[in-house]
Amino acid sequence: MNSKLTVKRSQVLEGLVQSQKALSAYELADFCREQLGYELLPMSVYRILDFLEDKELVHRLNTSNKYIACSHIVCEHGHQPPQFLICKTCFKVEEVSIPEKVIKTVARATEDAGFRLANKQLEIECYCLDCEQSEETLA
Amino acid sequence: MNSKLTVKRSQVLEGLVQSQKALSAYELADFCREQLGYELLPMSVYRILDFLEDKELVHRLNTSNKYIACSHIVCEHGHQPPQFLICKTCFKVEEVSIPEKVIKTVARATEDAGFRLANKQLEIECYCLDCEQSEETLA
DNA sequence: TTCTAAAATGTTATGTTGTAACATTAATAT
DNA sequence: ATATTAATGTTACAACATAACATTTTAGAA
Repeated sequence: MNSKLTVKRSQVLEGLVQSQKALSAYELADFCREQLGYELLPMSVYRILDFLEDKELVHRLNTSNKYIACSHIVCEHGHQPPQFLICKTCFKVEEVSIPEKVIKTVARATEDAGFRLANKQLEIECYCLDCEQSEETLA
Repeated sequence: MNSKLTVKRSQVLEGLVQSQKALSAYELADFCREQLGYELLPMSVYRILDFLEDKELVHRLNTSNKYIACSHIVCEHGHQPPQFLICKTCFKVEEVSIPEKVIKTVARATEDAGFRLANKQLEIECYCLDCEQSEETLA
């Protein structure tokens, strides 16, 4: 009934943390095998990611179908819905907390359109500082 | 050099408009065949959707990998980046224009985190009025 | 008109992603 | 010890997406 953080599950989580970025299930399976020597089939990775997501140890990015380790695994913040800034060029992902006031504003605009916000997890396409610079040198 | 809205491309666009909702490329191929009698292979549909997207006649929803006809095909609005409210339950999609002021607020919060907003196309998970009601009757 | 180049579409094959279904092993409680 | 549930292994397959090349159509130039 109360499920546990088993060895396999720890390995998957460790892989995701080590990778330092958002990975698809297949990419994560590869990373675990190649970098950490953990043999994991994609099927298992999917199942384990579901578990880790449920425990809020990882987040799933809807826009890219990738997973990223929660940046608050260690600290003891009560868990707020995260927002993600995703670099369009290098896919670096930053988990941030956009001020509640901003979210409220979005929620209100949503209600004005006859809907109700279901999820405060926003995923926002951005350029990070590094990539913005290389963009500019191109132009 | 300047590409045209051919018969096939019109058929795909027509299918998407008629369907009244967001469809994947495969779903759209099925819809065109079953409802309109247009024979279209998925490969062609993908290519044509790329074209239509480029011309801003359809939008691609990143969160679901589906396509939806632009709601401004007919009117002559200058084209602003759209925002989408997507019902989590029935997948109804509403293309809205969230007030520029709200977007600006999000953009500013993004910059505070050291990123720059790349895309004003937001996809927001919601409940529409109908589905919200049925949710409530469940609880 | 005829020829040529580019654009559009057809066709086949294959790679990628995600899940269903069932077997096996490990853990837990009675 | 054994029945029950949880976790993982295994295989197969469905769904999604694109690569590569062939053919047809279109548009312009000679």
